[in-house]
Amino acid sequence: MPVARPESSDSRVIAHIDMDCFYVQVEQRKQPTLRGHPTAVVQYNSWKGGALIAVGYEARKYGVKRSLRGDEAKKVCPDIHLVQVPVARGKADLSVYRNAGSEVVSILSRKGRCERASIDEVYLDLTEAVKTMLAENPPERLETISEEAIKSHVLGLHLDGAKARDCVREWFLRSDADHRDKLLAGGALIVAELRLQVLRETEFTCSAGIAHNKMLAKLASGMNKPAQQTIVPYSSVKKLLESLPIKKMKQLGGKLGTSLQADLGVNTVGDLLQFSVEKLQECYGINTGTWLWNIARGICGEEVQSRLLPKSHGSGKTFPGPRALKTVSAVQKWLYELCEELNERLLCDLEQNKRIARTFTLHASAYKVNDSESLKKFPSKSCPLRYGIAKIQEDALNLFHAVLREYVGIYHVRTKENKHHEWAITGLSVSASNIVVIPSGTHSIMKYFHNQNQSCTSINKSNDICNQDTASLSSSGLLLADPQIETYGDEARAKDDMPSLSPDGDGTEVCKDVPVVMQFADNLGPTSIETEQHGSMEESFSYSGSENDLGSKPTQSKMDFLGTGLKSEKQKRKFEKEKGNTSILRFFHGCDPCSFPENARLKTFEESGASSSGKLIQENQQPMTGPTLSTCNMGQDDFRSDAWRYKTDEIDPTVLNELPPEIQAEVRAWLQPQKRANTVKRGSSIFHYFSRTTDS
DNA sequence: ACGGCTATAACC
DNA sequence: TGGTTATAG
Repeated sequence: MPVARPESSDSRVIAHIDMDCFYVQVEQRKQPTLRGHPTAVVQYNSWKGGALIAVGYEARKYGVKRSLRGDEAKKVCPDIHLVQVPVARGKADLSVYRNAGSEVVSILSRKGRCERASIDEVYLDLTEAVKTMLAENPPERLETISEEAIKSHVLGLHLDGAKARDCVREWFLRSDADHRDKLLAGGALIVAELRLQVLRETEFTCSAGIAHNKMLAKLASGMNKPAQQTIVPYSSVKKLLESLPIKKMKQLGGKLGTSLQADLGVNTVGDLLQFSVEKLQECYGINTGTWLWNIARGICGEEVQSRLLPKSHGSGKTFPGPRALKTVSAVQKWLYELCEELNERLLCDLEQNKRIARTFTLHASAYKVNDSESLKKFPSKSCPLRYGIAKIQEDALNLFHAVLREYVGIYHVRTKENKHHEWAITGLSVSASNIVVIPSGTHSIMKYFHNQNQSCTSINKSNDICNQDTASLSSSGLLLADPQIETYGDEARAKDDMPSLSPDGDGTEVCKDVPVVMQFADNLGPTSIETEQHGSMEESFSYSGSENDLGSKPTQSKMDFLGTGLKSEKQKRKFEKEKGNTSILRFFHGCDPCSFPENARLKTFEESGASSSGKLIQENQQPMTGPTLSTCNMGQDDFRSDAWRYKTDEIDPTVLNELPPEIQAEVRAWLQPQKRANTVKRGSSIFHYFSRTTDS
């Protein structure tokens, strides 16, 4: 839900940069013969030619649109080249596009605060850069304005055909211009330069909007595509919004926009002006109401967040209609595939950005056979994220069983013989969130990872820049017998998932053959939470429904979450036999520092005199001003170490004793100032939030 | 019961 | 905190 934020009185310079049909450009760079030809990116070519997810501009001329099927696109545009999205583990793998997006971000973040808004969009706050530039070089003194900047579209500037360029040049150079216009002109110069750098270094074109806030910048970036930029002077805002269809506004493309139309008869942003703020608040709550009143006037105080990295990672797949999963073993198989992808992305994030994710979530959707109305969403379930592929997979399966039992408990569905007779699973996804940066002081932990021979397999598969040599080794290890991969019979499950309040069920065995730091890594997450928290944890896993075939087993042992605990020798053997040290090995497998595309790319950047994206990310996002924790800015969390401090309370002190002495010292130092949890949350401090009562 | 997959934010 | 819902590309 949109939230109103005050807009500071000082004018800002905000740019929104949007890559042009990004996936298509990525494919065209990979395969340059496609350049200039009508091209679209398609996924799942099997059914009616697959679904288009990106369409190049040459193809758009023929009327090819997203959400056509591949076959239909061929009909309207017989010459179209349909490129398939890469597939890994039986599902679409977007890593190439994500990585290409990172390339762009690493360039765009060179000037000003940078927020990665999506895989192919970025916001920049250029206010400071522009002020500096204007101080040194007032535009009216500029002899030349770059070609690219001259090509800018300036809203509200009346152009007389052939003299358009002169008009724009004059607009840039006017010495009597409104101060705000000078700011935007400066911003446009910088953005034009950045866009050229992006083109030079990545071969990608993009479009941009330059305005005084995010909303207007976003609006403008889409107005002249591809490869152009649009400026929104303050004086043009009123007219621009007046006739703009309400649904074109970000956040109003969905139900809220529909409600505005249906309930208030608002069709353009201008129509909103007639409503008092009280009326809008009455209809949509204080936050949304205020926000609506503001955007009608082109006011949007939303800050550009300094964030170059995603706040969560997810991997999911749908199984529509006849492809719905009917057996637990099918679910398990897919769950494991999804977990593998997630695991790889987590390891890459750890390696590249020194970040760990703390929450693991499973989403499943399903339908009840013979009952199309039985709604399809299972409740999602989360648990602390434990690093290590086997653990992630185990947790995913446990969460699935927990969710199934809950749901099944409600609906009294019999599930036996490995089949949900009445249910079919139509969607599965796993995600990792709650990501925090490991403080710089503990980075030496990372060197333990470097000592292992690893590779980042999915990226190796999907990214041609990658070093292929390191990939094979680990993937063979990965695929070796996993005790969990076999179909679950009821007995097997009963055994594996036995409620293990005794040490018997402990899955977090200490494994002596493995560098002890691994145990630390395994326990870094909320795995090792304080005892009193187990109550709720346990509760969230426990099954309170009536008897059924699955009901006999709570899915997760209490001891699992203790991180360390008492283990019998028998237990250790059982663990080593069943899991081998697969979870540990797998943890190490799949992350070769040399094989990351970031690093591969890094070389080219360094050759061209630029710094690596990795470094940029570190510098811009987490300026580590010293070894002490108090100065550690947690990057995506502008509130410094608040969130961090709060969460590190959860680390099990007993884990510390098992670490190498120097690491212990580091971690203790890191933990020291964390005692006081600051619970003030972002966003709640400025405005008082109401619960919104709305009819939509 | 075919628009798939991914991501963010707000709210309870 | 966990889980839901809305939104967007």
